[in-house]
Amino acid sequence: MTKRQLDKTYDPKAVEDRWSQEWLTRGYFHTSPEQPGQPYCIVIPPPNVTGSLHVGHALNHSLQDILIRWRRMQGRNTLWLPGTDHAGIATQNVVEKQLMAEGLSRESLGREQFVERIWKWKATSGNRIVNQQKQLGESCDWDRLRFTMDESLSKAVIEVFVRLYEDGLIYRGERLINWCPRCLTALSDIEVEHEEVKGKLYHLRYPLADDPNSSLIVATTRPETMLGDTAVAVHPDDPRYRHLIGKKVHLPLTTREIPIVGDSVLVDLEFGTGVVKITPAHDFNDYEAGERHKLPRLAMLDHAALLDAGGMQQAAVESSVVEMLRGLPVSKARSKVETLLREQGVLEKTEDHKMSVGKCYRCKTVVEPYLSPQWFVDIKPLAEPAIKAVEDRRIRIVPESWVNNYLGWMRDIKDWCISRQIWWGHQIPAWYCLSCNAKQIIRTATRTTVLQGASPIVSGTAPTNCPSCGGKDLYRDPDVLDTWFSSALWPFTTLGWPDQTPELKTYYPTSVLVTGLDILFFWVARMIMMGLKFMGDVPFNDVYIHALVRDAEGQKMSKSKGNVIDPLHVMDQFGTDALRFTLASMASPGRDIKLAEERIEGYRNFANKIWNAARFALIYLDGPRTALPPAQRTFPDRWILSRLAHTIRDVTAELESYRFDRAATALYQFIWHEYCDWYLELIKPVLQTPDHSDGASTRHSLVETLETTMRLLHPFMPFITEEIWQTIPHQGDSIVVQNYPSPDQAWSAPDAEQHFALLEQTVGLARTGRALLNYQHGQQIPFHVGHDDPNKQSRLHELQRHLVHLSRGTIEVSSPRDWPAARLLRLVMEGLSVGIAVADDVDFKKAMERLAKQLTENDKELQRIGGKLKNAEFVSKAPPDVITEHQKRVQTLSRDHALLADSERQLRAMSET
RNA sequence: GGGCGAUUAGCUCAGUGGUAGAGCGCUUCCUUCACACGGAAGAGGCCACAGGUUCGAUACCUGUAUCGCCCA
Repeated sequence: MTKRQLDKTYDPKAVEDRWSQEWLTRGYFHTSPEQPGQPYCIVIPPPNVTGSLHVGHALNHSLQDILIRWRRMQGRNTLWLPGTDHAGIATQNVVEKQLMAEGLSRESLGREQFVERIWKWKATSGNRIVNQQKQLGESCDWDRLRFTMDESLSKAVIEVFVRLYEDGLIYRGERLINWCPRCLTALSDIEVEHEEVKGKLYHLRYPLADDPNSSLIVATTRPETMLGDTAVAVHPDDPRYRHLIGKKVHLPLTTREIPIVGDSVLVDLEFGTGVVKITPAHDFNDYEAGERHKLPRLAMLDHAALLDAGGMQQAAVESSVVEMLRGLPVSKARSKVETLLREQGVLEKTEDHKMSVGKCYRCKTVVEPYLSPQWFVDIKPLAEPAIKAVEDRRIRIVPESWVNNYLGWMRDIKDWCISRQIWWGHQIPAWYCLSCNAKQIIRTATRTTVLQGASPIVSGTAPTNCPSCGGKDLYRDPDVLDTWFSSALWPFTTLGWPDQTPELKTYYPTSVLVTGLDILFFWVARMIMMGLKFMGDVPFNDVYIHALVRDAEGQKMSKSKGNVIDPLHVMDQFGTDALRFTLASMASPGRDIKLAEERIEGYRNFANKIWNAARFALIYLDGPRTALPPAQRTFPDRWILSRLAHTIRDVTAELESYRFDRAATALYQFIWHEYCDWYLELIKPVLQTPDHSDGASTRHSLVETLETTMRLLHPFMPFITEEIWQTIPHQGDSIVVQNYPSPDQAWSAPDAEQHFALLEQTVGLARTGRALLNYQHGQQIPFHVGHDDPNKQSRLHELQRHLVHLSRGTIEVSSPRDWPAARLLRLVMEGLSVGIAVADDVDFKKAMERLAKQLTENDKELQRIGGKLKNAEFVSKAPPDVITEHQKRVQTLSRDHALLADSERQLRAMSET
């Protein structure tokens, strides 16, 4: 054996790069369907290709890596499939910004060159996050790295689109959609973030058309859209207004008259004035109301959310008003319209009002409901099986509390707008024959608009001529698909679909999906729908939803707030293992993680503790090692093996139920407070005595437990465990591919655990006594120990050697009745007495206080328990074992009381002499 | 407005129908031979509030308050 001396302090930097490269070189993370073992597969939630590793990724990836390394060690055929997504809008924005800096624009480059430019960008910068992931130690099968725009994945996207279209589940139509006037694209409903802002409620007076002296007051938060009103609505049951239904009002600032309709859905009797305006082209509720009452839609805004002269003219807005408003953005138009209305006496009053505005989730620009032709997925038929899969528990959502959230959303799901007016992404495989659709396609120098009625040719390959007229002049739909459309296919396209690959057969359905709550709807729900539709089976058996990481104050981390914890910086400062362990230990279900650097520092210290335990082992490992059967080993060895077996069971069970926090706690507790605090201390006398008769066996146990513990911990702290494992005696090339420990029945030793409990209690009392009497640390002190229970009394005899060592004193085991009455402090707990000799010059005020306090607590508890036992109802109704236990406690407490009182009397007598 | 979650030690959080727990922080002592990124001993809690169920509630139920999240 080559002995290596370790440094006194663990230096992660010296270890991590070396091992992460070594693991990759040796190909440990690569697997294939031919490998033995039950498949275990996780597909990574693909980070944006523009991204860099943030602490949310670090959490998400650490948890997955724990599962993956654990299952790999368990002998499963384990595949963690990595990749990135093309993040259409975000990536396009990044490259456009670069172009802007060069004085270019995507329009000046043209579509083809722009897309080429993005690919170039991806080639140079797109791997950043992947490299950072490797730094985190992620054991992905990097040979299988996928990108949503890869040729094979793109092929799959087209196939899915065509099939959904042919099944009648994709359609094109003009609807009111969410439009980002900065990104100049449609967004789906869930890509809009709602934010509450302070606004105003404007009360506007609309005169009745046939009776200009009477009027209706409508309440609105968006006066600038009133130009596009096509009706006003009242509640059909409202006695104030119901007689007006069917009449008309004159719409101020225009020459139009619009009807008064009765609508019980739109109108809330209690809200505002009970009259609302209907602007179908600018509000989702109004759009639906417009459908109900067959109202025209008049759009006032253009695609940049500027007041549109054409639209206003069409809406018969007075021409002077058109001139004043044309080209204004919404915010400016609002105050302008407010002024105009005020001048004309239309504005009754304004009041403060809280309202919610929608913002683009990519650029935070206020989105506008915008009328435009888009592609949609008819989602209900896809949602139904996806609801059932969760109801039937074919998919298990952990924690279960999110199930209702999922079901609620799925049952109320709206059609999914999948077309985006950008260039980076999967272009929709639809073409229009220019001669058949001459009226529906409007081409200007800068824009081509395909109107709603156009008939598309949807095809997996570019058609050469029009199937109806044979014309060759075809125009491809310029829109691309929502990025989430392609990520919805991720669990099967990454495995080779639509080809029936061995990978697909082996690893689908995947085992678990690990993700944050924020993309439950964006991604998880859609993967379930698409998986069921195209694979005929769920994409994963479990969904584990973890928390969001916030800062120490519970605030969301954001660059603008400056409260971002950079995982790479933290890894550099405290070590990757410390970060990983911190995140795992804080991953309690259903609670957000408030991350402070002190926590990470604490686990850095933990790593150092482990390191030093290994140093300790190496220092004392010289000499022969003999493997005895567990039952023949020394008490400390039997005890630690028993505890280790316990810990193995706990950690495994917690991992099985995704309780990373409890698994981490169990490891921490065992390693620090059992292994280091007690076991290593207990075996020191043997190790430090040359040729001790227990030496060979103890050294074996030391290595065996340390090596096993390293394997047990490895999924959480891969680097330090590999480094230590390589240093201590071991078999095999790397800890990565060793077996995960499984509990050994022969290690279980309840008697040793009981024995230890008595030892711990006795040593605790002895040390407390030392501290109370201010004995110097190294000073040898005479102790008496004794126990009420004869059985335990004899155990104390067996423990004497260890008591001497850990209490640093002489130990006389005898009955407390036989102890000297004078100059002795007696501490008592649950039948156990420890007597400590009191030197002449000792100030025992502290000891007196301690005894008094303990007496008070003892008596309080005695009264509480005794009181319960005197309660007839308790005695008749409580289960017998609880009553017996209470009685036993009363006995113990009474005896303790007597001994403590005795001790206090003696001490007081001493203080008086 | 609807739904969900939280409220336990100074802070961050576990937890259980029958002695209230951890980590960090704090106090005192200790450079002893793995570790001062350490060791030993301590202090610190009407388990948010009010009802109810129960022999017994921090835990189960109902309501209230405060905070947070999601949806509209």
